[in-house]
Amino acid sequence: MDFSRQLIDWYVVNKRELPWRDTQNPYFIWLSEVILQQTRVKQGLPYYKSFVKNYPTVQELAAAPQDDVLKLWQGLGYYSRATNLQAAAVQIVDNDLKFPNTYKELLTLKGVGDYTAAAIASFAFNEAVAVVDGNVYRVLSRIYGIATPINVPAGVREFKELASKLLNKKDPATHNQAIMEFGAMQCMPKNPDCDTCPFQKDCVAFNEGRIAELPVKIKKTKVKSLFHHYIVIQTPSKKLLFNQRDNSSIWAGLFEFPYIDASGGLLPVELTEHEVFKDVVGGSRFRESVYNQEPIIHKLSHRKIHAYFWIVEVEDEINGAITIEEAQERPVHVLMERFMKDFWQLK
DNA sequence: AAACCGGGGAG
DNA sequence: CTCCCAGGTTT
Repeated sequence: MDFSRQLIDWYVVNKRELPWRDTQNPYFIWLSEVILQQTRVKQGLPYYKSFVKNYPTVQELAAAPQDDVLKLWQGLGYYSRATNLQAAAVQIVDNDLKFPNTYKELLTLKGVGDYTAAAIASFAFNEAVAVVDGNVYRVLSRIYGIATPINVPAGVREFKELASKLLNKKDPATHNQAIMEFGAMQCMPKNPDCDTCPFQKDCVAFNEGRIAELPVKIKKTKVKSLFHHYIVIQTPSKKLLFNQRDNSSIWAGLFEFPYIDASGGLLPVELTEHEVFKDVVGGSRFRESVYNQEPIIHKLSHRKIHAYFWIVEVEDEINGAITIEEAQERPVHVLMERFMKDFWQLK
């Protein structure tokens, strides 16, 4: 069968209109690809528009403070994408504003790996290199009946080779768009639309009743529980303390209240005797109360965070404390965003 | 090779 | 509840 021909025929009829498909500007394409890493189109679209509006050129992104970029990224997750994006923009501007225009050169940009380099190279520069993302794994594993796990090096290699062999070298851009769109719109993970599928006759998985088994993925995510006791300082002038997380853990670079990491619940007496608490409050007299008796559960793909917020009114002003308005301008993770909105009735 | 890194939505 | 999303980097 002429795989690419059938694929593109399907695509021209069924494709969605998306803003990054109206351009060959490598900067816009790069932006969209990074935003869409492990992110659905529906979730990423408003962020794409916001970034294009705030940073219309790579120079403007390069010149932006990291905190501003993180603030625009707030709520999207995988925050290293934002810091890498900004760092890569600096790379490009420093390289005399020459946007890398080959697969190999694109790989040198921070945050650009195999998939993203292939996407930019083909979409913006028509280079014949195949993209292999979650959609491609699914489509190829089903049509060709390949049961090699997609998340082991041997599987990555096998699917990359097959995708390269099938690639339409005359029009790699349309081919790559088409296979991903096909995976997203027709050959979905659950309940794919096999009834109207143009590959039904040739699809090994369909003919052997193995649609639900493919692709094969080895699961290895184990969720770890964490217990965060946040200290919400309220000084006499209504200021609070905000810390910026270091870049060696989750939520790198985002701001939050100081917190105590303790397993299980924490009694008030245990809280106020804790080293971190004494350090935060200093020598001031204080009055503390817990905001939520039951933990607020915040789930990440690999973490389950049990969060408690302790409201601590201190009698003395504290050095480095900021206003609520200033806090709102800083990038925060969704757990913080939700608390702040609720507690201060914001927006 | 395995662990780490978010948040949302579908089923 | 589980799974997965236009993946990449670090260990």
